[in-house]
Amino acid sequence: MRAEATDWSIQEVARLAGTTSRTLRHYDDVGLVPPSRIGANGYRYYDEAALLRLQRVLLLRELGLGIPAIADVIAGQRDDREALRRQLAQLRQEQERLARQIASVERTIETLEGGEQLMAENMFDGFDHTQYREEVEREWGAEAYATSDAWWRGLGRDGQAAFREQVAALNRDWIAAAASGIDPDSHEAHALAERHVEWLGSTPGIPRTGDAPAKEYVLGLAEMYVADPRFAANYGGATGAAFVRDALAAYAANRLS
Amino acid sequence: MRAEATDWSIQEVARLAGTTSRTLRHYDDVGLVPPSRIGANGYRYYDEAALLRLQRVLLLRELGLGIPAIADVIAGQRDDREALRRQLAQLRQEQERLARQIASVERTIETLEGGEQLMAENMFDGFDHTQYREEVEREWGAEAYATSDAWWRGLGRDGQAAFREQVAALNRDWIAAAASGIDPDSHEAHALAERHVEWLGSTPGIPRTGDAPAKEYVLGLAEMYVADPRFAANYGGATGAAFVRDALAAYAANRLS
DNA sequence: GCTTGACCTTGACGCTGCGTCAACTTGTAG
DNA sequence: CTACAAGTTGACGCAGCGTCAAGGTCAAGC
Repeated sequence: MRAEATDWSIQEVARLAGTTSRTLRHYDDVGLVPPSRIGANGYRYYDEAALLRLQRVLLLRELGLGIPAIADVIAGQRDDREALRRQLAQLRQEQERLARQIASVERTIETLEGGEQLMAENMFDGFDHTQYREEVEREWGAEAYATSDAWWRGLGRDGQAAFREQVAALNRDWIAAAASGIDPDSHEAHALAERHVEWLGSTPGIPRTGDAPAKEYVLGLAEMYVADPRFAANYGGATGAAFVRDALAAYAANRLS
Repeated sequence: MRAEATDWSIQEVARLAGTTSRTLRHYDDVGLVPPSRIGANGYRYYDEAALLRLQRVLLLRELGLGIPAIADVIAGQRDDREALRRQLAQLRQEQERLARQIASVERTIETLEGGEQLMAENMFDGFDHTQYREEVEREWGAEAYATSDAWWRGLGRDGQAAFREQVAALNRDWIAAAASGIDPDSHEAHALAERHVEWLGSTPGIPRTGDAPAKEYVLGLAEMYVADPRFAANYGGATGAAFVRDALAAYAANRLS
């Protein structure tokens, strides 16, 4: 462990954080926690900002969120302190859930010792730990939100099908535009980006500046499209995704704040 | 929800326990939580004893144990109350870990607000939640124990290779015996079962009666050999595993307590 | 300089515990 | 009978890494 370190090697971070270098490389590969620099030797080094981001990722991971959802959540949380305060609240809820679970086990023990009958209704209190994942996803992130919440159900079958078709059409148009060789700064690309941002803005729960999706949110999401092959697949692969990212970046620079 | 129910359908249990019928069917398939009865309609029904077992399984699952390890742990814990007390202790440790994690996040927030430098060494306190899995596995279960603990490391490379060869030879002999069509109650099967039980007894940490492995532990393990295809594969498949189970059961009936 | 062991990289296969889906049966109410 | 809810079995597929192979870098010791 280096005294006065301003950054840390992958193994140092893995040890500090109770995780593995494999996990960290994976998180880099998918763009979730990039190292702050790559040394001349090709090694990854992580600075404080990277550690802070990792802390937040590990917390959300522990809540059961998948990687795309975490990316979405983090893209939507612009202020570190505010984000951590929100996560603190969730940890406190988790603490309560655990306390309830402990109480359940205590009751089971007492019931067994008294030779009484178990009460099925309350022997699993505190056992459901998926609620926080769903809650976090619901609160942040257009894409997760669109598929998991009352708003989605409220669309009804026809509305859902229309939404899906809107997304599919947008994706097809992005793929075609990327294949046509136009510039990400062109008028056509601009129009597609506008459609994309409008689509994002049509779902509740995403960060906004005024009526429009927040610039940083859009930019962060665009980066994820490239870094995670699952997103990139929507746009025909890495090249297409890079085109979408560049077009969105150009659009955001001019039209979002 | 049926009043005065003495058993519950799969969906009722899934809802009570905050899990899914898929999970419950899976646990049945691998022999971890069998239903207490199958109705004339082919439906699974679970009584109190099954719910109690499920409670314990879900707790261990939440600690991060895999299914084979959980089976091993549960096979080794003969007294429900004692087992739950042990699990209560682990939940309390988890509670402490969570409190430490919360303190870490609080420190991070304070540090960011004070504009100070983050201390890498303690910003991840409480983040490592694998320790309980390893501890539980270490404490119970011959098979997990044999591969993950100081005892295993203490064998040295040669000792480990010999142990592995002993297991492989035993498995080969079981497969051959099953294929030869001998009776699980025969003298030959008896000798193999004796070798198997001696092998189990040669590893530390398994439940014992006197010097010998405890009967219930052996019987429980034998059932798992059949129920989980991963175990069964050691014995040439389901038929071979059933033979091993029957031979162990016959041996245990006569020679273990 | 060479050796050795720790640490790092990329690439890639594989695993576990279900999620999801299809096809079908059972139960119940209208 | 119909429709819907609840259940079955069978089977494919997935996410997030774990593991391994092959190779390079670093640093200490001889």
